[in-house]
Amino acid sequence: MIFSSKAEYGVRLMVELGRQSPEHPTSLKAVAEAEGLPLAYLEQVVARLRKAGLVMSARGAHGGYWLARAPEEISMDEVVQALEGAIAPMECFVNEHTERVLCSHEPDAGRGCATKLLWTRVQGGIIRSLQQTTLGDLVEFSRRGSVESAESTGVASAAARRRAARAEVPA
Amino acid sequence: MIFSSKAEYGVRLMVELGRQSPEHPTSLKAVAEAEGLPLAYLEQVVARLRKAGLVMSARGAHGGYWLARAPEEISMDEVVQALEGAIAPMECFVNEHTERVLCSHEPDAGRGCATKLLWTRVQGGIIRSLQQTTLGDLVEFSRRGSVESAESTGVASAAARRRAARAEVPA
DNA sequence: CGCTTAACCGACCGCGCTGGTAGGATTTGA
DNA sequence: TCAAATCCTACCAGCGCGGTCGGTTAAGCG
Repeated sequence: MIFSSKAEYGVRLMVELGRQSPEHPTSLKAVAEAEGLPLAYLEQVVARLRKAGLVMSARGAHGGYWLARAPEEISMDEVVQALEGAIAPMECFVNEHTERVLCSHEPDAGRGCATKLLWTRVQGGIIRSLQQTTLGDLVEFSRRGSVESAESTGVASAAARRRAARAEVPA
Repeated sequence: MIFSSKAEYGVRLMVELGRQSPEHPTSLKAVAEAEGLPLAYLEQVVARLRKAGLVMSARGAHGGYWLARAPEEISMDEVVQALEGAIAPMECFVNEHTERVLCSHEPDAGRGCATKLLWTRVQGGIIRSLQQTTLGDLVEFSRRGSVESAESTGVASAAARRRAARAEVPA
């Protein structure tokens, strides 16, 4: 499996927050009941989103969580990255020093490792897909609930294309 | 991490076989020494490739393995699928009965789950990247060893595009 | 002031998968 | 008959995943 349930739960939580007006915070308990997820585990999940600056929180009675930005301005690659860590197809692609993602295979006496070419393309495919989808897309999808197969093949919204154009895909 | 070391080892092995002429089989021992991989573990890896019909084998002295097809006719999504199993972004996407890949989330009283839209796009991105790369691309890359950054951003060969056009991306 | 709500924090834990190793059985060429 | 190789099964340690538990702090309310 590519993504763990952390990503699933975290995305569902973000969609749930996106469906609420940001006027009053939403408690985790409400989200847990709405989605049928374990509350204690959701706490760990939402902590990652908070540390990444994607949601904000208020403690105490009537506290809860809300989105730090408008759903249309949150691209899903930020969300997934916060939940899963760096998106890398292979162990050797992770370089925690620079946050940049590159292959650290042994140079192997001149010949670059051929697998790098493949993993780089795969990584590009994943990151592009994530960048071209915004939380707004998912919220809208969950509102209308229509499963248009034309939509699900990867056609992105105008706002998503704007975001994707700005963001660079690491080579 | 998205792919395990099985995929890494298996792809390296396939590239190694692609570099040899298919006249005489290559022993696993030779591959293990060339790539610095544990022989006993490679046996398990190559068994998956053999069962998938991607490589053929001959037992006994001077036996070994060779590609079942020309490298240009082997798309990497076949290889990775044989090594890693079905490429699915999330647990609920795997349906071992039909081999088809779909979301089996509970229908949830009319509203389709919004995460499906996201995971479907991601899966499409991955599978497209894998389909558009052939083993021939990797073999050629390993021969010249040049790390052209223009090449590594996802430009596919003509043969790869032909393959990708034929294959369907599961919705 | 105290009660309740709810975010926050850290420790713990069973399970399954990953990444192997070990040992042998079988087939083939010399 | 021996060596080289594939083939097969069982086994194992480590670790990440998917949680649980208990407690602390902060804020609103009567």
